[in-house]
Amino acid sequence: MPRISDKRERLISAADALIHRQGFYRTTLADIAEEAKVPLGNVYYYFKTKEDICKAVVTERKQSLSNMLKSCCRRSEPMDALMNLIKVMIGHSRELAESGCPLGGLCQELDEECGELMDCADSCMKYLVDWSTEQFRLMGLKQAEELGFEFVSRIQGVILLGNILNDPRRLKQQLKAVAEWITELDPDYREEERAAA
Amino acid sequence: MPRISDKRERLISAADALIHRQGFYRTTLADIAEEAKVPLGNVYYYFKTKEDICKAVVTERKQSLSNMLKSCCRRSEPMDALMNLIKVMIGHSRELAESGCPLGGLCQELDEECGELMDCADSCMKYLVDWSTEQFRLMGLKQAEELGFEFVSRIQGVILLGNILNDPRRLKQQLKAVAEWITELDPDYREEERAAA
DNA sequence: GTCTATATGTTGATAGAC
DNA sequence: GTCTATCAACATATAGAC
Repeated sequence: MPRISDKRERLISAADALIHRQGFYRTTLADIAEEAKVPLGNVYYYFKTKEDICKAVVTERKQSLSNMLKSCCRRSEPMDALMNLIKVMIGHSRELAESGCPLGGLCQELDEECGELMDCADSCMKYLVDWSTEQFRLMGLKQAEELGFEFVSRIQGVILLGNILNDPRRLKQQLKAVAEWITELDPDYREEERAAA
Repeated sequence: MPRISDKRERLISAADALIHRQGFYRTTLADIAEEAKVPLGNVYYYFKTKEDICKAVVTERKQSLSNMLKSCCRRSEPMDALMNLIKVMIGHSRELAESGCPLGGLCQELDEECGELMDCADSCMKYLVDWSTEQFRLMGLKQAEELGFEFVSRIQGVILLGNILNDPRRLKQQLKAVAEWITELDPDYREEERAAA
């Protein structure tokens, strides 16, 4: 019996996966407990309510998103940062087509009546939009706010439709089209790429 | 007491609104019955299961979508048909920002385990994609399939993000940006518009 | 066709032994 | 900290009077 149990992490991890695959409301505590191999009653030692588990999941996703975005920025020009993000998503195109965007899906499921939890999830999406906007701003583009919104909305739309139509190939192809669109925003980009090669 | 009751229609209408606002799983039969002012037990005279109500809602939405698309096409060139569709959405930007897309939201909520119901909902989205693709094809554009997917995914993304960020103004502005994008696909379009004016 | 009452099953949450 | 047993609330669905 380990002094420091990993049950809490297992529960969050299980909830994360299940909420992604089935959504928050369809996922029961029994589902989570079973997936995490933790007895149902024991769940309440770690989390006061089901909502609390979800909040922990969102917190972890926000951290994970933050790490990903920082990693995209590292040693990269703003446009390349955006491209890096798309590359990451292309790498996950199969899961995205399978279960949609973990962030977008959850945000849509939650509404005002979910209170704090919705704010928590929505703030992740805002974070992504703000980050994207900042990249466009750093690129010196006018209307960076519009572009940031457009960038994220295009990605979200592609994932949503790729999921609904269950078409990872098209999802991937359309993510590339978004990347292509970005390069066209900076006329010099292609020449720079060629020069660097 | 009317010989032909409108209870069935009231139930579908109530379910339609509630599913749009709250989603399918969060909406209970009691909610629907109350909104439709029909006693709970009586619901089962009209629908065998909750799933059946949702199927009726989807069927109605599909019919409504079909009417809308036909109306967009009537007396219009393919590009104008696409523009008409966007105009309709712009007219609904407030509700779309409030509760998201009735079609996209439901499709995302349902997955393989929902069986027939998911197929039903997804077929609506496919229908929209196919219609859009057909417009691009009629415009004589290469890669009409890619464009059809891109068109719908952009609209879905804009609605999703407009809903999450609760920003009807930006939603409207971004729908216009999609319209702008379409016009740029046909270099002659603007001149034609000007000539027609 | 309509409605009340209720069966049946599931879910989130708790109590309390260990 | 852990786990079993169970509660209370709610949801879908049914039975049966009218």
